Amino acid sequence: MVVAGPGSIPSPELLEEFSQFFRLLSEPARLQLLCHLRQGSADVAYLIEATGFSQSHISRQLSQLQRAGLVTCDRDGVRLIYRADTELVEELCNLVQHRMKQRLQQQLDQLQTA
Amino acid sequence: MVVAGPGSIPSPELLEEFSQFFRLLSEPARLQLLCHLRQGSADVAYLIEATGFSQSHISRQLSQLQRAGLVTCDRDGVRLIYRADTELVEELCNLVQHRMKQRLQQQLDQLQTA
DNA sequence: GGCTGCTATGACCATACACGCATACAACGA
DNA sequence: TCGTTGTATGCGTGTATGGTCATAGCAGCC
Repeated sequence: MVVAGPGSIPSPELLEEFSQFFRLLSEPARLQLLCHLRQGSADVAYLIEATGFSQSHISRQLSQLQRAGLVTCDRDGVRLIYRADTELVEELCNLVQHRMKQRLQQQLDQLQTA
Repeated sequence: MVVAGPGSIPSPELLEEFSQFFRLLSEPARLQLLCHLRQGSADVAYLIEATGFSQSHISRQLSQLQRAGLVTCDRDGVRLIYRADTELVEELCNLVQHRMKQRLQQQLDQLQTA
């Protein structure tokens, strides 16, 4: 039973793509890396230092972010300097944060009037 | 080594909240439910029929979405009629979709010029 | 070529969670 | 109150993946 008409559901493939993208952002470690890179380029040594994660872990997470195009890197000799393409992430987080605030405010109001 | 200044990294708690939210959208099943509900209210029977998932699974997913405020429900006798608060999800998906298009277009251009 | 420092990857473990089955629980009607 | 119908939940299983360690690959320097 649906009140409004059927309309169109995205194809399973598209749903899968969307969910894969959001899955990238569903891990605090990756969000943290993106946050660090938001402040400017950084090499892996810095990210290890800043996050406390192991080198292999960071390497894997960065490669995932890179495949999705959220991060790019340039070589500097043997080093890799990573840079985040954070415009999108920024906007997404702003939307979510705005929503979180709204919900907290609502809950607050409910408590006030109760 | 960071090129730009340090700035501020969100607290672990905030990172956790963000990632939890994105995790909700990182599952095709939940996105699918949201898509169906986007077209209007629906009861569980319809969602079972439309998605092919088991009743217990749908119940669980809906309760997760409900905790996050992405979905609400009203009783109609024993039935529960679910409704999605999809404005946010809509915007998020639009951003991601826009980005996907951009990237595909870039890849296409690279192939053209090669 | 051999050495050194940085990054990627294979093997592995622990954990989280999607998903179904069975069942308990809640709401309505006779 | 009892049966019926619809929803939530405990339990089990399989799979995906976060995270580490060890190691392989690779770019530069002697």
